[in-house]
This record gives sequence, structure tokens and C-alpha cells, in this order.
Amino acid sequence: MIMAGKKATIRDVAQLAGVSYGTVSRYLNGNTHVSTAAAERIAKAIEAAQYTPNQAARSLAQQRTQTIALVIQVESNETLIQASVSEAMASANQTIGDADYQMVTLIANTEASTRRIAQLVNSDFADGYLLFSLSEDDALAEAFLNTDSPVVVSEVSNNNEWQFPTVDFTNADGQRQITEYLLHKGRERLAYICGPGYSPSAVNRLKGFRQAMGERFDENKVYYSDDWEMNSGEMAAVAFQPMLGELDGIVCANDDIAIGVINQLTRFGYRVPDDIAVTGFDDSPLAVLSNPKITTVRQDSRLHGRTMAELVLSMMKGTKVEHGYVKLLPTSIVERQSA
Amino acid sequence: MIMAGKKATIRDVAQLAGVSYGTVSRYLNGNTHVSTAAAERIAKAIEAAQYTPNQAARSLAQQRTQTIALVIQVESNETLIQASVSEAMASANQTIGDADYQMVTLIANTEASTRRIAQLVNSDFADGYLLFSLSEDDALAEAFLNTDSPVVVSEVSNNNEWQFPTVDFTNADGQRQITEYLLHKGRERLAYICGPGYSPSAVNRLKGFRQAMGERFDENKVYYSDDWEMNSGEMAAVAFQPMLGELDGIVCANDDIAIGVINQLTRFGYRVPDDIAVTGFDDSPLAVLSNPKITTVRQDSRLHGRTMAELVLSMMKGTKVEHGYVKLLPTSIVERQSA
DNA sequence: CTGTTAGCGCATTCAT
DNA sequence: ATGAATGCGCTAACAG
Repeated sequence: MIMAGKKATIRDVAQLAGVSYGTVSRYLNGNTHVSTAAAERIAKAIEAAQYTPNQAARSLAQQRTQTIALVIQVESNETLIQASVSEAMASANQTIGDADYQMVTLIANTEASTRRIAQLVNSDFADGYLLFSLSEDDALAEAFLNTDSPVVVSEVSNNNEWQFPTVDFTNADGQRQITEYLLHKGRERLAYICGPGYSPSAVNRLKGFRQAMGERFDENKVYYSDDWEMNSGEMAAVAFQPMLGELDGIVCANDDIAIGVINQLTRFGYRVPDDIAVTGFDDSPLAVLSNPKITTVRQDSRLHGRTMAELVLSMMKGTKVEHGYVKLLPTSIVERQSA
Repeated sequence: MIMAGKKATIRDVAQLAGVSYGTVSRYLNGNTHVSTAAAERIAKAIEAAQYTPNQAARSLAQQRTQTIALVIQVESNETLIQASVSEAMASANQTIGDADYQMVTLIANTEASTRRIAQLVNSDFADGYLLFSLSEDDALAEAFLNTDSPVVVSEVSNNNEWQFPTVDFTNADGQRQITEYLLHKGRERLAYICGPGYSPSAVNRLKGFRQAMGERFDENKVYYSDDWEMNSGEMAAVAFQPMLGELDGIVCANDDIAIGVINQLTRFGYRVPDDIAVTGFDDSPLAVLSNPKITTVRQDSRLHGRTMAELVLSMMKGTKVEHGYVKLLPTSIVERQSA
């Protein structure tokens, strides 16, 4: 009840409880070697003083922060965090919390914020890092390469120097399966819309399509778009327009692109799926809002976040992970209306 | 170049530069009273040692963290961060970064995480707080009431003890305006779907509708839903079914609900907007994907985030804000197809 | 089981 | 302008 206006420290508690503050510290961490009598008095004192340990002091003394940072880099113009990332975040937050760490997320959306976060990483801001959609060639990337703390990334990379433990989905497999699904339905004249070339996911999804198509694969029926947006789907449909008559299906790199394609096909007078079937990837919330609803490849974002969190946590406990370790999470087809 | 395996400290830098470490500290903060000769040598030493100041030590000595925490509470089942919040986050991140603070976001989605964050707040984890969609009756809420650091919330409250400076939108006005828009178009037999009762925004939007309706307001034509989801819109349409024939418009508390209503109305055989016009609120990304596209009330989420950030920052600089201060941001109608 | 002590890395007086 | 000294709040090693 001292309330001197200042915050209570461990010494105030010690004095109230009539013990030395070393004992209080022991009580706070682990409770070992503290008599129950003392423990009770300390507990009471903590209550009375409304004491809360100071994080900065604890981190300084202990040389760790009891914190895991989730870093997400978004283009400065693009303002939205994708739904899948948001789900993974929530899930990782839970796993990390259960392990008694605090997850803090940092957003890198400008040059300046990127540099500031790089500084933080260099100064051991967190005990572990989860990286979402990070560019691999700036000050921030370098900071991660230099830190001693465990780092886990959310997407496979094609950069050899950037070999962090990775948790990703079976992109190739998923796209292969949904393509085979179309083939089994008798749709054999398929075109493909590929995601942006810098993205390994985009590359792998295309690979899956190509596998499924085998001999039937035709490079002329692949459209390469610059991003993952609806708009690109519309542009692809326009590009395909001359050959639309001979197509009976279009496999898309993600749901947003698929929605764009469907919109444009509809404008051209084609019916989906009757004339042309269209498939997506991600099973985003939009997939079920579109008309027709999108048949797509589902990936479990919650599992993604949880698995990433479990991996850093185990690395923090000392588990060694081989160079180039990649864990691929399964995908599944969800059948709706568009194919 | 020492590289003894350990991280360089300010003392290493001092030694390299041939000055005392107090001088290095001065150089790092503000550069005042350091000879240019010394400054140059220090700069070189920092470079050579790859020195980065330790955050924890700095926070401890300085009694501030140079950090602003954005806290967002989401229901444990609901896994998604709303698009509007995501936009506001990105924008706040930028404003805070420009002021040379670091924004860190904390997610409270479980009992445990809520308590842990409350602890952090009690131990002065950050110099300021931005609160999104926080429940007002748990340990976390109490922590905010007790902290000395500035707190800004994103939504007006109807709780008197919970009088933090607030930045919100003109919810009542927006709903009043779009209702008047319908009335001017000759739609006078309007029903309303209200958001969840615990939400002041929901209450205020209903208030706006009621204002615009005046004498014509009919309590029997109001449906109160439990959440903001599509599903609730569908349920509302079902509840309204007996009187659907005498309605020519439905004003909804948000876009998701509006989409649900439209879907269900379509199933019932009503055409939107021909038979019944439907309006939304928020201008979420979904508003333009729905079929028909939704006429709605737009709010500028980026402005929301920026304004909140500017407010905490100014409070942190000492600006006093009167008890119960509320800043309302304008909304505007965006006319699409559904009304 | 408990008190004492020496840092953790840095900011900030106070001398000089 | 600069060096030396003190302390931020806490952990951990060491005696006892």
C-alpha cells in the first residue's frame, strides 16, 4: 500500500515481506529453494504493492527477452495483410503464448521501418523470429542472416544463401491434384495463369500444373501475371480471348486471380463452369463469395502459423535443424461451383 | 574487427575510438558536446565493431522504450483481423515510424494472452498504446486504466469509466445520410439490421437510421443480430420473410451483413435492388465483389490509424487531452449497384 | 533455505 | 569537451 507515486520494485516487495530481494527474485523465477513461509509473505507483499517485474531490467540481466517477433513485410502501396497471414498470426500467437513467450508483430512497410527493425534484430530484440513474405535483399534480410536467434520463414526460397528453416505448403502437389481433378472430369484443354515470377509459390504451382498435364502442357497457354490480384485475372482473360473458344478450363495461381478471370469471362459471354471451368488456390474468404463459388485448393493457415511457432520454439530449446530444412504442409481440394 | 564472438558494447566502441564510453553515449544521443575529431573516430569504431545499442539496457537507463504498442483483441474463435483494422495498422505503423518510434502489435486472443499483455502494460512495456476492439471488462482493461502512459482507443464507448481519448467515425451521421439517400430515391418502407448490442458503433448506426426515418421509424422492422457476420444477414432475411413483400429497402449495419441479406433475398426470389434495395457500411473489400456490388458508407481506415497515432504521439509529447475527448472522422456514401 | 554481491549495457549527473 | 561515478531493476553466482 506504499503508493509513493512510483512503481514498486523488487526491493519494495522484499522490504514488505521482510526478506532480502534476492529471495524475492528466486520466488519469482521458479520458486525453488524458498520456504513456504517466506513464499506466502512475498505473495502477499506482491499483491499489496501491486508489483510487476520490469521487463527491460529482466531482459538485461537475463540476456533474453522472452519474446518472439513475427515480422511481416508489405509493399508500401499495398495496405492489407492477407487473410491467410492474419490467420497464421493468430494461431502462432496462441502457440507462442502457450509456451509462455510473448509474440510481438513488427510491420515493415517503408524503407525507414525496415531499417529500424533491422536495428532491433541486431540488438537481440527477440529470442526468435517468424518471417512472413520477406524480401530477401535488404538490410533486414541481412540482419536475419547475422542474428544468433532462431529464424523460421513461411515460404520456400530459391535463394541459396537464404536457407532458413521453412514451413510452407505443398504448392506443386496441390496444383497437380486440382489439375488432375479437372482432367478426370474430361476437361483437357486447359490454360494456366501463373503468379508473379519472384514468388517461389507461383513457380511451384506452375510446376504442379505442368506435371499433371504431361504431354498436353502447352507453353502458349500460360499467362504470366505480375501480381496476385483480381485485376491480373481480368487481364489474363483478355490475353486469352483469341483462344477462349478452344479452352474448357483455366487453372489459376490463386483465388483472387480466379475471380478476376471469372468476371471477365462472364463479360465475354462465357459461362463458368459450363463453357470454361476455373479453379483457384488458397481457399480465401473470397472464394465463397464469388459467383459462382470457387473450386480451389485449400491450405490450413492456422496449421501454418502453429507449425512455424512450434519450430522456432523447439529451435530455441536447442534443437538443431539441418541446413535447408523445409516442412511442407498438406493441401486439399475443395469442390464448389466454378469447376 | 574484434569479433570475440560476443556482441560489441559501448565500451568496445569507446576503446576502439580511444575515448571513454560516456563520450560514446553522448555521441549516440544528440551529438552535443562531442568534438568532431572524437565523433569521427567513434563513427569509425561503431562501423568496425558493428555496434548496435542494446534496447533493454537503453530502456532501463532511460525509463522509456521508444515503442508504441498496438493492442488488438479478437475473439478466440474468430481468427481474422478485419480488413479495416489491418489498414489502420499499416497506416499507424507508418506515422509512428516517422516519429522515430517502433510500433509493435500485440494480439489478445485468449485468456492467457490477455493476462500476459496486462502484465506487460503494468510493467511499462511501451510508451503509448493504441487499442483496437477491446473488451472493457477484463484484466487488460484494468491495466490500461492504471497505466501512466497515453492510451488512445479506436471506438467510442458507452462506459463512463472507460473514457480514453478516442478516434472514431461519424457512425450515426453516415447511417443517417445513406438512409436519406434511400428516402430521396423514393424508398420509404425500410427495415434495419442492427449490429451486436455490445458495440457502440452498432448502436450509433441504428441511431442514425432512426433519425433519418423520423416518424416512419418502426421498431418492428429492426432485426438485432449477435455479430457482424454474413450469416446474421441471412438470418435477418429469414426473420423478415413475412413482411418482405411490403419492404423496398433494407439498411444494414455493415457490408458483411448486407451480403448475407442479399444472398438470402436472392434465394427467396427477390431482386436486389429492383424489388428491395440493400445498403452496407464500411466499404470493405467484399463490397465490390458481391453481386450486385454494394452501395455503402465508406470510412477511411488509413486516416483512422494515422489520426490515432498522431494523437498518442502528441499526448506523449505532453499535450493534455480533456477527459472524454472524442475525434470523429467523416464518412461518405459510395453508390454502387445494390441501392 | 537465505542474504550479499557483482554485473547486464547504457544514460546521466558531476567533476575536471 | 571529456572522464569517472552512480544507478536503472533485476538475475545469478557465491557464501553461509
